[in-house]
Amino acid sequence: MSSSSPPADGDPAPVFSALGDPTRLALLSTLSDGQPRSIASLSADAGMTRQAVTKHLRVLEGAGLVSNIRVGRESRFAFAPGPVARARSYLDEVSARWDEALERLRAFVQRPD
Amino acid sequence: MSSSSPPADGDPAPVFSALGDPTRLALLSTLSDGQPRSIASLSADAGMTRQAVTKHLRVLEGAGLVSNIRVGRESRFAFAPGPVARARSYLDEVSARWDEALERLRAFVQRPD
DNA sequence: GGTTCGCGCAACCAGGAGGTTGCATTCATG
DNA sequence: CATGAATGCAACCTCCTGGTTGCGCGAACC
Repeated sequence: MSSSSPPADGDPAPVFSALGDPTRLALLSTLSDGQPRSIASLSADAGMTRQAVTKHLRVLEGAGLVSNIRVGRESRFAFAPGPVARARSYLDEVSARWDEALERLRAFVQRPD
Repeated sequence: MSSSSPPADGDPAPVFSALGDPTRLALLSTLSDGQPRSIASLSADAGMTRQAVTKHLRVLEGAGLVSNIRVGRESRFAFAPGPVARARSYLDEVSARWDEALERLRAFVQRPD
């Protein structure tokens, strides 16, 4: 298999790390409308160089958050929903554990029986 | 107000950035059981120095993910659920926008009528 | 009251992240 | 085929990050 395909990863830290940058978050938000865009198109809205946007897109691709296909002379990037769903479920687990702990504490503290 | 209190922040990037480290993710997972712990206690399970754990805890505190109270000679860190919920809802929005786009595409492409 | 435990502060260091510039390459197009 | 647009590659720079060590200080405890 290729060496740059981490789509089914179990560790959510790289995904969160990729999301932890305002530029990348904006790129992902733009791409989440379902329309693939070229690097030049995405660079037009960002306030930096095309090369910088390219690097951010490579990071997002490395985390599996976007996919990249070459069409003609431009490379189009598209949103990939998998890692977002996994990150969401991880946060769900953390929240659930916290809620359970709160519930246990509440049941212990107001024990009227 | 104090200069180190970003609990009600609207920008989710710092929260994701704080979550984007395996050590911090492990600390947060440990603390999500509701029990506050001291730095020394948290450092015992991590494979690094107490100072390194302290730095990570400061990062988590800066993102509002944990709260810190001094009791006696030790400082206890506790999980704070607010930012996790906000990050979760942000990912919900992204996923929702993606789902809507998919639905529009589906309705357009299989138009048998 | 001295010792030990828990912590904070500061300096220091290697490596990576984010960004720029310059140049080569590839594809579309008149 | 010559030109221009879109990209890739590489070098370079600055700053932050993650980690270490050493030391000082206040709180507990015998």
